[in-house]
Amino acid sequence: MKLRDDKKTQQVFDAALGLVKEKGLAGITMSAIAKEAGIATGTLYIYFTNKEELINSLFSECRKASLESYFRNYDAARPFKEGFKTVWTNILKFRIENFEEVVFMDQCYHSPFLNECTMKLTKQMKYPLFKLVERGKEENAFKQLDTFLLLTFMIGAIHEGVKNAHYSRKALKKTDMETMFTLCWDGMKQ
Amino acid sequence: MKLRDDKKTQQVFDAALGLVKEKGLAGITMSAIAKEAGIATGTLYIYFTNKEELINSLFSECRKASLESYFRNYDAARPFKEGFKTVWTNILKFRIENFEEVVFMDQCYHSPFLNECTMKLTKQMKYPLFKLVERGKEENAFKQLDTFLLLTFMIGAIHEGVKNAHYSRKALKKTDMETMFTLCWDGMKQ
DNA sequence: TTCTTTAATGAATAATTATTCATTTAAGTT
DNA sequence: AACTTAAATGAATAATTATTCATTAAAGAA
Repeated sequence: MKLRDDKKTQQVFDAALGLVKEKGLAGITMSAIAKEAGIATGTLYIYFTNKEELINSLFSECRKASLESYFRNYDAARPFKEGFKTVWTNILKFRIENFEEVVFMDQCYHSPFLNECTMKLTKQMKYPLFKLVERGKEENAFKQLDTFLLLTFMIGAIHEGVKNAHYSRKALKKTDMETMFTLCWDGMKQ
Repeated sequence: MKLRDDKKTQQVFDAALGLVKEKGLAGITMSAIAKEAGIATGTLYIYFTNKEELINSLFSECRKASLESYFRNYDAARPFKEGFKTVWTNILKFRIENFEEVVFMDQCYHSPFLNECTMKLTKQMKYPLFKLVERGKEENAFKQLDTFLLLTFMIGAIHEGVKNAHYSRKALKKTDMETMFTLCWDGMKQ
């Protein structure tokens, strides 16, 4: 009995991400994905029941990777500013290094592909970040403002910064990151 | 001789924007647009040579409307902070009131539809904003940092704020806007 | 080695979507 | 009113894309 090739799923994901980055969601087809992944079109249907499921699976995978990266090296026992900067930097770096995923996820939000379940799970994603900002308020590091507004502010600056860095085709230097962090921190700080 | 109906172009644009907001770029078809606009599919091809041109026209229209809104009521003779707040508020309000356009434009950036010309023109869009931020630096209102980083920071916070307000389904209150402006200003100020 | 099972293939089919075109309709001109 | 011209229509066609399926290939079990 022949066994399924575990590497194939990842090949398909990589192929799909590459295509989305180039042409957007509206530009990817099952045959293009198969070709890019180096497999036959029919093989896609062994690993995914259809295009919708392929996209939802990939989205979930991206969301998971994204989420997992955020709190890497975060130590709640350390001072708040240090921890906040760690998370802030994790988010920025993840988005720079995984720009394809970011583009894909952005495009999916307004697509006919994502199902209810995928959508719902995604909303829960921000909860740990929410708690982090709350901690900042509790410790009087941050202004006593609506947590969602603060969180949105922080996230927005990162998202746009990454997009801009990407399209201007110059890598963000370490000093740029410091600058961006300072802007964010100064905005939020008490 | 029958004359072209000038209202039709706008009807088509409205229809397309509505559909994009619901289903994304990947979800709109020429027949769906026609149906939504209340005209026959063939009629679309009288006003636009094909789907690509339709989308590029709509994109240009949206970009123009967006750009025109930014400096409404801006008076360079008034103090910087006042002028900056005017522009900041204009951008925020435009994006709230024209959320469909915003979604459409976002989706277009990574689509196979936008042509070179449309892309290029779009990049020039931010120039007046760039100059505004430069003025802030010259008057020592803003930190002496890279103008692009400052601009990106400002824009990012607005973009994300609007998205969030929309998806959380609660209208931004006047106080929320004040809060958001303060966060932005405090981040950028000297 | 032979058998069995499932992965893999890619051409064929089904479904969807863009585009065309013969025909009709409406508006302006003579 | 009769004529002319271009808009409008929507069914038909072309093009593209998703999905299936008969067939082959590969890997483990007997």
